[in-house]
Amino acid sequence: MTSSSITLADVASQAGVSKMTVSKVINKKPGISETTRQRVMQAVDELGYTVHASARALAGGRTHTLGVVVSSLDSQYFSELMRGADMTARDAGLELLISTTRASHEHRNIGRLAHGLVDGLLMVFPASLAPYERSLRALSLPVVVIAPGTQASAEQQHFPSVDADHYSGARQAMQHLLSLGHRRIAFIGGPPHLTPSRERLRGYREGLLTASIAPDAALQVTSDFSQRSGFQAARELLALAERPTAIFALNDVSAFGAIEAIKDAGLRVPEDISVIGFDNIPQASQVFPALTTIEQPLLEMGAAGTRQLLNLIQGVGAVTDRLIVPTELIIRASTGPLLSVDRRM
Amino acid sequence: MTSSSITLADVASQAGVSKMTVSKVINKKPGISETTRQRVMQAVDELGYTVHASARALAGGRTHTLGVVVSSLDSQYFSELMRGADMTARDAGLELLISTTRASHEHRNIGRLAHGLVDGLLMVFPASLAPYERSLRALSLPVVVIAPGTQASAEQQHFPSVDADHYSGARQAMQHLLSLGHRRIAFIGGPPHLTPSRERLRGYREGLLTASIAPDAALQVTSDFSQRSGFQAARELLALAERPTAIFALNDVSAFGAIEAIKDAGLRVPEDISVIGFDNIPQASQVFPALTTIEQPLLEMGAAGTRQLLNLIQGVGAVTDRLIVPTELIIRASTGPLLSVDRRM
DNA sequence: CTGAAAGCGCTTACAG
DNA sequence: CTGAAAGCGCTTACAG
Repeated sequence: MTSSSITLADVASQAGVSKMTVSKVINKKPGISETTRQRVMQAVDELGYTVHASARALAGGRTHTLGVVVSSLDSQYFSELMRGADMTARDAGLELLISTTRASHEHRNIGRLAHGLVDGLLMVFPASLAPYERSLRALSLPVVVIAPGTQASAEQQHFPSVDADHYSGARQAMQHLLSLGHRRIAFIGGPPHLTPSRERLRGYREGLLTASIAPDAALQVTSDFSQRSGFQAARELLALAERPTAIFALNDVSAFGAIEAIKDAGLRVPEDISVIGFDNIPQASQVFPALTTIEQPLLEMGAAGTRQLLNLIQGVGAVTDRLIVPTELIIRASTGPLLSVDRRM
Repeated sequence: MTSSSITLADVASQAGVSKMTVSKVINKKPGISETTRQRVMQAVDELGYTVHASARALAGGRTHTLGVVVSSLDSQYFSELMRGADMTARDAGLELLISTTRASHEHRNIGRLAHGLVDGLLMVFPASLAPYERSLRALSLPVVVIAPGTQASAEQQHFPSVDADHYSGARQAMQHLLSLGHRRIAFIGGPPHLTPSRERLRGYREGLLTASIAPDAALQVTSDFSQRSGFQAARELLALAERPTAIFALNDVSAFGAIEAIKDAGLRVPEDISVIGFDNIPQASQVFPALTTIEQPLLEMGAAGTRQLLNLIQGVGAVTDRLIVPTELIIRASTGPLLSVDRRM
């Protein structure tokens, strides 16, 4: 109930000026004398005035707000991504509003939560954009997709997107293991319909190729990103007649599972088997041994996506169709040089 | 840019009725013939109309939206809490909008992001409400506090609050350990200025008292909720001449650290030392051994807080000043019966 | 540098 | 059961 709230008119009469003048001061528009400005600001402070967001949006045609639509708040990555988005939005003087869409709300009308509320939309981690296609189009709102689950989800709709360089990141991981002398390198992969899985697998394969190593199908196992499935996958690898000396897990969480399985088998990380992950979630530095991994540039992705959206809204500045942000190799304690066979025994 | 959007007037002319009639249909108001209703709905569908949130809010005096202000998106608990809030809000036909306030924005004017945008505010996990005091008062918006960091932060402001029963939860944990035969029980505590720390400590102490066990200061160590500090704290306990047979850690994360330290020392959980946590974060069931813990009723807290807020807004139904939601003991594999000394050696 | 008027897209009493 | 008018609290051209 904001019925009893202070309005522009109250501030105007208290300061002895017109509503227009107050509006100009509030919005930092030029053409106001310093004396007037200070008188208005004092009235604003005294009355504790804040602008009525809906009235401003309706009159001005802009909401000064960016919407973030996220499928789930569970994601470990969400908060870091939002830090980048938030910083960028605030620098531009916009607020950020987060809303969730659950699986149960497929085909949900995005308009219901966006129309008249936000100037643009950041779609974060959408497995697929299809359920929102119609309402997104009807809204004719600027949209940027961050970390699309499938390439098609962004490309088919011709929405600009921002993503991590999954492929090059995987190449960095392979390069690291190869430079440590490993040649029998296993890969714990993920669901093939998702872009991150596919691109990281591609990096693994091409990494082997550059080192002239023939891919061994037995060294390629699949997980669902979970710790449990990483554990299972590593178990399979350890049961091999000729087991790998290094494991590249497509994400940190499954790498944790792999390390657990290795320890369970009475082996040591990295002396017996090196393990590298992907993502660099906060936990990666806290486990024992601390996990070597590829860092996803989440803060940068959030910032870049927001910058693109701002450009789209203002109609100025470049907007890249598919912006790919580079990853970084973080060397910790879970990877080490290949030791000779006799020392490993 | 919603300038080219479809408005009520467009729908009205397409359906051949007045704007008022369309409004009534959209808002499911009574007193509309079925024929008219269907004609309007068809026009809505054809045009892909969605109501302009700001216009509706300005005209109607209600935004049909609840705001959630959260200090950080990092928290493991946030997503479960939001599930409860979201379900309740949607059942009542309201949207939920999340916004973050960072430490760097102390004394931030909540009005800037709430005035004219939401009908009420859910303050989640505030360490202290003090920085928002003034703007919260100026807004005269209904506010409910969920899981206040300090009791004063909610009580001094006379905002209704919802919290888990930290004290009784701790008593449940102690009762469990005592029933397993443990008497030398250690406590890994937290910062004393926070309500959860204080209340859980109180539960530990009174749990000992009921079993006529004299508290031993050496068995009470302090952490900062982190895994690392749980690790350190457990190390201290293991170095004791007479070490504990069970450890009650005030949160799951520090319990993980404790288990790590116990394994590191060549001991087993629970054969040598039982460990119980608090919170029941998702990871608790995935670690080895799976963690026995006290579950915080997060979903219920989110739902209850939202229900209170709705009552406050509508001015109907009871609003409890301090609503305390019960916890639950989750028995898993990290606790076991006290074994006789000779078997433990 | 300052202000009076129009209008953003709805909902709310009120009439018929 | 249906509708014409007023107004929510702002901002935007436009005038002076």
